[in-house]
Amino acid sequence: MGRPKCFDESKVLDSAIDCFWRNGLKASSIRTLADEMGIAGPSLYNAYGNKQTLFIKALERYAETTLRPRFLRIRDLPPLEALRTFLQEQVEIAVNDPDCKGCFFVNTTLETAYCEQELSAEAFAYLNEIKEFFSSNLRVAQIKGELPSEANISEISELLYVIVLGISVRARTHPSRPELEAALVPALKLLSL
Amino acid sequence: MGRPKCFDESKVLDSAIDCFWRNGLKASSIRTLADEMGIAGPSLYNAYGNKQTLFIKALERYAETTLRPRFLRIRDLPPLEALRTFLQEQVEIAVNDPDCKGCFFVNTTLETAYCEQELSAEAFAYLNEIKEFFSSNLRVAQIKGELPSEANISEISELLYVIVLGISVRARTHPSRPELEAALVPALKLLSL
DNA sequence: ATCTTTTTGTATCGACCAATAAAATATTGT
DNA sequence: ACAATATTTTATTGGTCGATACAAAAAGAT
Repeated sequence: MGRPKCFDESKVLDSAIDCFWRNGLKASSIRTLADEMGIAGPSLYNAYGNKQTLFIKALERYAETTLRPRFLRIRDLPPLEALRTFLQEQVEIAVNDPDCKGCFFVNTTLETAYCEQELSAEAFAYLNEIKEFFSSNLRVAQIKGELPSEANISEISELLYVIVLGISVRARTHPSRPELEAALVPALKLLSL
Repeated sequence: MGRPKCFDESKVLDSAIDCFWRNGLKASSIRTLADEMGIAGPSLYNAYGNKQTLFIKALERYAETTLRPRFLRIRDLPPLEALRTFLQEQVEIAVNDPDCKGCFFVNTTLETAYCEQELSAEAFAYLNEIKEFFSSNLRVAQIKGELPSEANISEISELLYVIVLGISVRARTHPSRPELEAALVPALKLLSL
Protein backbone atom coordinates (compact mmCIF):
# COMPACT_ATOMS: atom_id res chain seq x y z
CA MET A 1 0.00 0.00 0.00
CA GLY A 2 2.21 2.82 -1.19
CA ARG A 3 5.82 3.71 -0.77
CA PRO A 4 7.19 2.88 2.68
CA LYS A 5 8.83 5.53 4.84
CA CYS A 6 12.59 5.47 4.32
CA PHE A 7 13.50 6.84 7.78
CA ASP A 8 12.94 5.78 11.38
CA GLU A 9 10.51 8.22 12.96
CA SER A 10 11.99 7.72 16.43
CA LYS A 11 15.59 8.16 15.30
CA VAL A 12 14.67 11.28 13.38
CA LEU A 13 12.70 12.58 16.34
CA ASP A 14 15.84 12.20 18.45
CA SER A 15 17.63 14.57 16.08
CA ALA A 16 14.77 17.02 16.43
CA ILE A 17 15.11 16.84 20.22
CA ASP A 18 18.79 17.65 19.89
CA CYS A 19 18.14 20.67 17.70
CA PHE A 20 15.31 22.04 19.83
CA TRP A 21 17.28 21.35 22.99
CA ARG A 22 20.37 23.22 21.84
CA ASN A 23 18.74 26.13 20.05
CA GLY A 24 15.28 26.41 21.52
CA LEU A 25 11.95 26.48 19.69
CA LYS A 26 12.16 29.78 17.85
CA ALA A 27 15.79 29.46 16.81
CA SER A 28 15.16 26.03 15.30
CA SER A 29 13.85 26.76 11.82
CA ILE A 30 12.07 24.12 9.79
CA ARG A 31 15.01 24.14 7.38
CA THR A 32 17.56 23.65 10.17
CA LEU A 33 15.43 20.95 11.74
CA ALA A 34 14.93 19.11 8.46
CA ASP A 35 18.65 19.23 7.75
CA GLU A 36 19.61 17.90 11.17
CA MET A 37 16.88 15.29 10.99
CA GLY A 38 18.15 14.19 7.59
CA ILE A 39 14.80 14.56 5.86
CA ALA A 40 13.20 17.16 3.58
CA GLY A 41 10.76 19.77 4.85
CA PRO A 42 7.61 18.22 3.39
CA SER A 43 8.53 14.83 4.89
CA LEU A 44 8.69 16.52 8.26
CA TYR A 45 5.20 17.95 7.83
CA ASN A 46 3.94 14.62 6.55
CA ALA A 47 5.30 12.74 9.55
CA TYR A 48 4.74 15.17 12.40
CA GLY A 49 2.09 17.68 11.32
CA ASN A 50 3.62 21.08 11.96
CA LYS A 51 6.41 22.65 13.97
CA GLN A 52 4.41 22.86 17.19
CA THR A 53 3.26 19.24 17.19
CA LEU A 54 6.79 18.15 16.30
CA PHE A 55 8.00 20.07 19.33
CA ILE A 56 5.38 18.50 21.59
CA LYS A 57 6.33 15.04 20.35
CA ALA A 58 9.98 15.89 21.00
CA LEU A 59 9.16 16.90 24.59
CA GLU A 60 7.19 13.71 25.08
CA ARG A 61 9.92 11.47 23.69
CA TYR A 62 12.56 13.24 25.78
CA ALA A 63 10.53 12.50 28.89
CA GLU A 64 10.12 8.87 27.96
CA THR A 65 13.68 8.22 26.88
CA THR A 66 15.56 10.35 29.39
CA LEU A 67 13.65 11.48 32.49
CA ARG A 68 11.43 8.46 33.18
CA PRO A 69 14.26 5.94 32.73
CA ARG A 70 16.24 7.87 35.33
CA PHE A 71 13.40 7.39 37.82
CA LEU A 72 13.15 3.70 36.98
CA ARG A 73 16.89 3.12 37.23
CA ILE A 74 16.98 4.22 40.87
CA ARG A 75 13.54 3.20 42.06
CA ASP A 76 14.83 0.17 43.97
CA LEU A 77 17.45 2.06 45.95
CA PRO A 78 16.74 3.09 49.55
CA PRO A 79 14.69 6.30 49.17
CA LEU A 80 17.31 8.75 50.41
CA GLU A 81 19.98 7.01 48.35
CA ALA A 82 17.74 7.45 45.32
CA LEU A 83 17.51 11.19 45.97
CA ARG A 84 21.24 11.52 46.38
CA THR A 85 21.81 9.55 43.19
CA PHE A 86 19.38 11.70 41.23
CA LEU A 87 21.03 14.92 42.36
CA GLN A 88 24.53 13.67 41.66
CA GLU A 89 23.43 12.42 38.26
CA GLN A 90 22.11 15.91 37.56
CA VAL A 91 25.59 17.30 38.19
CA GLU A 92 27.18 14.53 36.16
CA ILE A 93 24.94 15.19 33.18
CA ALA A 94 25.61 18.92 33.35
CA VAL A 95 29.36 18.49 33.53
CA ASN A 96 29.62 15.85 30.80
CA ASP A 97 27.56 17.55 28.10
CA PRO A 98 29.96 19.33 25.72
CA ASP A 99 27.02 21.25 24.21
CA CYS A 100 25.88 22.52 27.63
CA LYS A 101 22.27 22.04 26.66
CA GLY A 102 21.00 22.15 30.24
CA CYS A 103 17.54 20.69 30.83
CA PHE A 104 15.22 20.56 27.82
CA PHE A 105 12.19 21.14 30.04
CA VAL A 106 13.69 24.09 31.90
CA ASN A 107 14.81 25.71 28.66
CA THR A 108 11.38 25.20 27.14
CA THR A 109 9.47 26.36 30.19
CA LEU A 110 11.34 29.64 30.18
CA GLU A 111 11.40 30.30 26.45
CA THR A 112 7.70 29.65 25.90
CA ALA A 113 6.39 31.03 29.21
CA TYR A 114 4.91 34.21 27.84
CA CYS A 115 3.70 33.63 24.28
CA GLU A 116 3.15 29.86 24.04
CA GLN A 117 1.80 29.02 27.45
CA GLU A 118 0.45 25.63 26.40
CA LEU A 119 3.99 24.52 25.54
CA SER A 120 5.35 26.00 28.73
CA ALA A 121 2.73 24.22 30.80
CA GLU A 122 3.50 20.95 29.04
CA ALA A 123 7.21 21.22 29.79
CA PHE A 124 6.47 22.32 33.35
CA ALA A 125 4.26 19.29 33.89
CA TYR A 126 7.22 17.05 33.12
CA LEU A 127 9.34 19.05 35.56
CA ASN A 128 6.72 18.52 38.23
CA GLU A 129 7.33 14.81 38.01
CA ILE A 130 10.73 15.53 39.51
CA LYS A 131 9.24 17.27 42.52
CA GLU A 132 6.75 14.46 42.98
CA PHE A 133 9.56 11.93 42.78
CA PHE A 134 11.32 13.84 45.55
CA SER A 135 8.34 14.12 47.87
CA SER A 136 7.25 10.52 47.40
CA ASN A 137 10.75 9.29 48.20
CA LEU A 138 10.88 11.50 51.27
CA ARG A 139 7.54 10.13 52.44
CA VAL A 140 8.80 6.57 52.14
CA ALA A 141 12.02 7.49 53.93
CA GLN A 142 10.07 9.00 56.78
CA ILE A 143 7.88 5.92 57.13
CA LYS A 144 10.97 3.71 57.14
CA GLY A 145 12.45 5.87 59.87
CA GLU A 146 15.36 6.98 57.70
CA LEU A 147 14.18 10.55 57.96
CA PRO A 148 13.27 12.20 61.30
CA SER A 149 9.52 12.38 61.85
CA GLU A 150 9.76 16.13 62.42
CA ALA A 151 11.32 16.72 58.98
CA ASN A 152 9.09 18.83 56.76
CA ILE A 153 8.71 16.91 53.53
CA SER A 154 7.22 19.66 51.42
CA GLU A 155 9.97 22.05 52.43
CA ILE A 156 12.76 19.63 51.64
CA SER A 157 11.29 18.45 48.36
CA GLU A 158 10.71 22.03 47.26
CA LEU A 159 14.30 22.85 48.13
CA LEU A 160 15.74 19.88 46.24
CA TYR A 161 13.50 20.69 43.29
CA VAL A 162 14.66 24.30 43.20
CA ILE A 163 18.25 23.08 43.40
CA VAL A 164 17.74 20.83 40.38
CA LEU A 165 16.29 23.76 38.45
CA GLY A 166 19.21 25.94 39.50
CA ILE A 167 21.73 23.31 38.44
CA SER A 168 20.00 23.14 35.08
CA VAL A 169 20.56 26.86 34.66
CA ARG A 170 24.21 26.53 35.64
CA ALA A 171 24.47 23.64 33.19
CA ARG A 172 24.17 26.01 30.22
CA THR A 173 27.21 28.04 31.22
CA HIS A 174 30.10 25.58 31.12
CA PRO A 175 30.03 24.89 34.87
CA SER A 176 32.89 23.14 36.63
CA ARG A 177 32.26 19.98 38.58
CA PRO A 178 33.54 21.41 41.90
CA GLU A 179 31.16 24.36 41.67
CA LEU A 180 28.09 22.23 41.12
CA GLU A 181 29.08 19.60 43.64
CA ALA A 182 29.72 22.27 46.24
CA ALA A 183 26.06 23.25 46.11
CA LEU A 184 25.10 19.65 46.70
CA VAL A 185 27.12 19.13 49.88
CA PRO A 186 25.06 21.27 52.27
CA ALA A 187 21.86 20.15 50.57
CA LEU A 188 22.66 16.50 51.18
CA LYS A 189 23.52 17.25 54.79
CA LEU A 190 19.87 18.10 55.27
CA LEU A 191 19.16 14.48 54.40
CA SER A 192 22.03 13.31 56.65
CA LEU A 193 23.73 11.87 53.57
CA MET B 1 22.53 72.16 16.31
CA GLY B 2 19.77 70.06 14.77
CA ARG B 3 16.46 68.82 15.93
CA PRO B 4 16.48 67.61 19.54
CA LYS B 5 15.43 64.08 20.46
CA CYS B 6 11.77 64.00 21.43
CA PHE B 7 11.98 60.99 23.75
CA ASP B 8 13.85 60.09 26.91
CA GLU B 9 16.43 57.45 26.04
CA SER B 10 16.33 55.94 29.50
CA LYS B 11 12.54 55.79 29.67
CA VAL B 12 12.39 54.23 26.25
CA LEU B 13 15.13 51.78 27.19
CA ASP B 14 13.01 50.69 30.14
CA SER B 15 10.27 49.72 27.71
CA ALA B 16 12.80 47.75 25.71
CA ILE B 17 13.84 45.92 28.88
CA ASP B 18 10.23 45.01 29.52
CA CYS B 19 9.73 43.66 26.02
CA PHE B 20 12.98 41.67 25.97
CA TRP B 21 12.36 40.42 29.49
CA ARG B 22 8.88 39.12 28.73
CA ASN B 23 9.45 37.73 25.26
CA GLY B 24 13.16 37.08 25.01
CA LEU B 25 15.58 38.32 22.38
CA LYS B 26 14.42 36.43 19.29
CA ALA B 27 10.71 36.86 19.95
CA SER B 28 11.10 40.63 20.31
CA SER B 29 10.98 41.94 16.77
CA ILE B 30 12.15 45.42 15.91
CA ARG B 31 8.55 46.34 15.10
CA THR B 32 7.26 45.06 18.44
CA LEU B 33 10.10 46.78 20.26
CA ALA B 34 9.60 50.08 18.47
CA ASP B 35 5.86 49.95 19.16
CA GLU B 36 6.33 49.23 22.87
CA MET B 37 9.08 51.82 23.11
CA GLY B 38 6.80 54.38 21.47
CA ILE B 39 9.28 55.30 18.75
CA ALA B 40 9.71 54.43 15.08
CA GLY B 41 12.12 51.79 13.84
CA PRO B 42 14.73 54.13 12.40
CA SER B 43 14.77 56.18 15.61
CA LEU B 44 15.61 52.99 17.42
CA TYR B 45 18.55 52.36 15.13
CA ASN B 46 19.62 55.98 15.42
CA ALA B 47 19.59 55.90 19.20
CA TYR B 48 20.87 52.41 19.97
CA GLY B 49 22.70 51.11 16.90
CA ASN B 50 21.13 47.76 16.18
CA LYS B 51 19.10 45.09 17.91
CA GLN B 52 22.07 43.45 19.61
CA THR B 53 23.52 46.65 21.07
CA LEU B 54 20.04 47.68 22.18
CA PHE B 55 19.80 44.37 23.98
CA ILE B 56 23.21 44.81 25.62
CA LYS B 57 22.22 48.28 26.78
CA ALA B 58 18.99 46.85 28.14
CA LEU B 59 20.92 44.24 30.13
CA GLU B 60 23.26 46.92 31.44
CA ARG B 61 20.47 49.25 32.48
CA TYR B 62 18.57 46.42 34.14
CA ALA B 63 21.64 45.65 36.22
CA GLU B 64 22.07 49.25 37.22
CA THR B 65 18.44 50.00 37.99
CA THR B 66 17.39 46.70 39.54
CA LEU B 67 20.15 44.36 40.67
CA ARG B 68 22.78 46.79 41.96
CA PRO B 69 20.24 48.89 43.94
CA ARG B 70 19.15 45.69 45.65
CA PHE B 71 22.70 45.12 46.82
CA LEU B 72 23.02 48.72 47.98
CA ARG B 73 19.71 48.70 49.81
CA ILE B 74 20.82 45.87 52.11
CA ARG B 75 24.55 46.50 52.34
CA ASP B 76 24.35 47.96 55.83
CA LEU B 77 22.44 45.06 57.34
CA PRO B 78 24.30 42.43 59.36
CA PRO B 79 25.73 40.11 56.69
CA LEU B 80 23.50 37.11 57.33
CA GLU B 81 20.44 39.36 57.57
CA ALA B 82 21.39 40.76 54.19
CA LEU B 83 21.46 37.28 52.70
CA ARG B 84 18.11 36.40 54.19
CA THR B 85 16.64 39.64 52.93
CA PHE B 86 17.96 39.08 49.42
CA LEU B 87 16.50 35.59 49.23
CA GLN B 88 13.13 36.64 50.60
CA GLU B 89 13.06 39.56 48.18
CA GLN B 90 13.67 37.10 45.37
CA VAL B 91 10.54 35.23 46.39
CA GLU B 92 8.62 38.46 46.81
CA ILE B 93 9.53 39.67 43.33
CA ALA B 94 8.60 36.33 41.80
CA VAL B 95 5.22 36.21 43.51
CA ASN B 96 4.28 39.83 42.83
CA ASP B 97 5.04 39.99 39.11
CA PRO B 98 1.78 39.45 37.20
CA ASP B 99 3.75 38.88 34.00
CA CYS B 100 5.91 36.17 35.57
CA LYS B 101 8.97 37.44 33.77
CA GLY B 102 11.40 35.63 36.04
CA CYS B 103 14.96 36.94 36.02
CA PHE B 104 16.07 38.84 32.92
CA PHE B 105 19.62 37.52 33.27
CA VAL B 106 18.59 33.90 33.74
CA ASN B 107 16.22 34.06 30.78
CA THR B 108 18.92 35.63 28.63
CA THR B 109 21.67 33.28 29.74
CA LEU B 110 19.57 30.30 28.72
CA GLU B 111 18.13 31.64 25.48
CA THR B 112 21.43 32.85 24.08
CA ALA B 113 23.68 30.13 25.48
CA TYR B 114 24.26 28.26 22.25
CA CYS B 115 24.16 30.71 19.35
CA GLU B 116 24.97 34.09 20.88
CA GLN B 117 27.53 33.21 23.50
CA GLU B 118 28.76 36.78 23.94
CA LEU B 119 25.30 37.79 25.10
CA SER B 120 25.00 34.75 27.31
CA ALA B 121 28.37 35.49 28.90
CA GLU B 122 27.34 39.09 29.48
CA ALA B 123 24.15 38.10 31.27
CA PHE B 124 25.99 35.41 33.19
CA ALA B 125 28.56 37.94 34.39
CA TYR B 126 25.77 39.94 36.00
CA LEU B 127 24.46 36.76 37.62
CA ASN B 128 27.90 36.12 39.03
CA GLU B 129 27.66 39.34 41.01
CA ILE B 130 24.96 37.60 43.02
CA LYS B 131 27.24 34.72 43.92
CA GLU B 132 30.02 37.14 44.82
CA PHE B 133 27.60 39.11 46.98
CA PHE B 134 26.76 35.89 48.78
CA SER B 135 30.32 34.75 49.39
CA SER B 136 31.54 38.18 50.46
CA ASN B 137 28.71 38.47 52.98
CA LEU B 138 29.47 34.99 54.28
CA ARG B 139 33.13 35.90 54.71
CA VAL B 140 32.23 38.96 56.74
CA ALA B 141 29.80 36.92 58.82
CA GLN B 142 32.48 34.38 59.58
CA ILE B 143 34.95 37.05 60.64
CA LYS B 144 32.32 38.61 62.89
CA GLY B 145 31.70 35.20 64.44
CA GLU B 146 28.11 35.08 63.22
CA LEU B 147 28.93 32.04 61.14
CA PRO B 148 30.79 29.01 62.60
CA SER B 149 34.44 28.97 61.59
CA GLU B 150 34.04 25.44 60.22
CA ALA B 151 31.30 26.56 57.80
CA ASN B 152 32.35 26.11 54.17
CA ILE B 153 31.72 29.44 52.49
CA SER B 154 32.07 28.34 48.90
CA GLU B 155 29.64 25.50 49.46
CA ILE B 156 27.02 27.67 51.08
CA SER B 157 27.32 30.53 48.61
CA GLU B 158 27.10 28.10 45.69
CA LEU B 159 24.00 26.57 47.25
CA LEU B 160 22.31 29.91 47.82
CA TYR B 161 23.21 30.97 44.29
CA VAL B 162 21.74 27.82 42.78
CA ILE B 163 18.61 28.39 44.86
CA VAL B 164 18.22 31.91 43.48
CA LEU B 165 18.57 30.54 39.95
CA GLY B 166 16.02 27.85 40.70
CA ILE B 167 13.55 30.36 42.14
CA SER B 168 13.98 32.42 38.97
CA VAL B 169 12.94 29.41 36.92
CA ARG B 170 9.93 28.81 39.16
CA ALA B 171 9.10 32.50 38.84
CA ARG B 172 8.06 32.05 35.20
CA THR B 173 5.39 29.47 36.03
CA HIS B 174 2.93 31.32 38.26
CA PRO B 175 4.42 30.00 41.49
CA SER B 176 2.59 30.29 44.80
CA ARG B 177 4.21 32.05 47.71
CA PRO B 178 4.05 29.01 50.04
CA GLU B 179 5.87 26.85 47.50
CA LEU B 180 8.74 29.25 47.05
CA GLU B 181 9.00 30.11 50.72
CA ALA B 182 9.07 26.43 51.60
CA ALA B 183 12.31 26.05 49.68
CA LEU B 184 13.80 28.91 51.66
CA VAL B 185 13.12 27.51 55.13
CA PRO B 186 15.66 24.68 55.15
CA ALA B 187 18.14 26.83 53.24
CA LEU B 188 18.00 29.56 55.89
CA LYS B 189 18.42 26.97 58.63
CA LEU B 190 21.91 26.40 57.26
CA LEU B 191 22.61 30.00 58.20
CA SER B 192 20.87 29.53 61.57
CA LEU B 193 18.34 32.17 60.52
C1' DA C 1 2.37 -4.75 -16.61
C1' DT C 2 -0.73 -1.42 -14.84
C1' DC C 3 -3.22 0.91 -11.21
C1' DT C 4 -3.27 2.81 -6.63
C1' DT C 5 -1.25 4.78 -2.71
C1' DT C 6 2.17 6.94 -0.06
C1' DT C 7 6.56 9.33 0.28
C1' DT C 8 9.90 11.96 -1.83
C1' DG C 9 12.32 16.29 -3.94
C1' DT C 10 11.65 20.90 -6.18
C1' DA C 11 9.83 25.09 -6.31
C1' DT C 12 7.23 28.45 -4.27
C1' DC C 13 3.72 31.04 -1.34
C1' DG C 14 2.66 35.23 1.56
C1' DA C 15 4.26 36.97 6.06
C1' DC C 16 7.54 38.70 8.74
C1' DC C 17 12.41 39.63 9.84
C1' DA C 18 16.50 43.21 10.69
C1' DA C 19 18.18 47.05 8.66
C1' DT C 20 18.34 51.41 5.57
C1' DA C 21 17.70 55.04 1.95
C1' DA C 22 15.52 59.08 1.16
C1' DA C 23 12.43 62.74 2.13
C1' DA C 24 10.10 65.59 5.45
C1' DT C 25 10.40 68.00 9.86
C1' DA C 26 12.09 70.53 13.70
C1' DT C 27 15.51 72.95 16.14
C1' DT C 28 19.97 75.94 16.82
C1' DG C 29 23.44 79.36 15.33
C1' DT C 30 24.25 83.36 12.61
C1' DA D 1 15.29 85.03 7.56
C1' DC D 2 18.28 81.47 6.35
C1' DA D 3 21.79 77.97 6.48
C1' DA D 4 23.34 73.91 9.05
C1' DT D 5 22.31 69.84 11.59
C1' DA D 6 19.96 66.21 13.77
C1' DT D 7 15.62 63.54 14.18
C1' DT D 8 11.50 61.71 12.47
C1' DT D 9 8.59 59.55 9.00
C1' DT D 10 7.59 56.84 4.89
C1' DA D 11 8.73 53.38 1.92
C1' DT D 12 11.48 49.67 0.80
C1' DT D 13 15.44 46.32 0.69
C1' DG D 14 17.09 41.34 0.53
C1' DG D 15 16.63 37.44 3.48
C1' DT D 16 14.36 33.99 6.16
C1' DC D 17 10.28 32.23 8.27
C1' DG D 18 6.44 28.34 8.42
C1' DA D 19 3.86 25.95 5.39
C1' DT D 20 2.28 23.87 0.91
C1' DA D 21 1.33 22.70 -4.26
C1' DC D 22 2.89 19.77 -7.48
C1' DA D 23 5.10 16.24 -9.79
C1' DA D 24 8.54 12.47 -9.75
C1' DA D 25 9.64 8.11 -7.43
C1' DA D 26 8.85 3.85 -5.08
C1' DA D 27 6.37 0.37 -3.23
C1' DG D 28 2.06 -3.12 -2.91
C1' DA D 29 -2.31 -4.88 -5.22
C1' DT D 30 -4.49 -7.00 -9.06
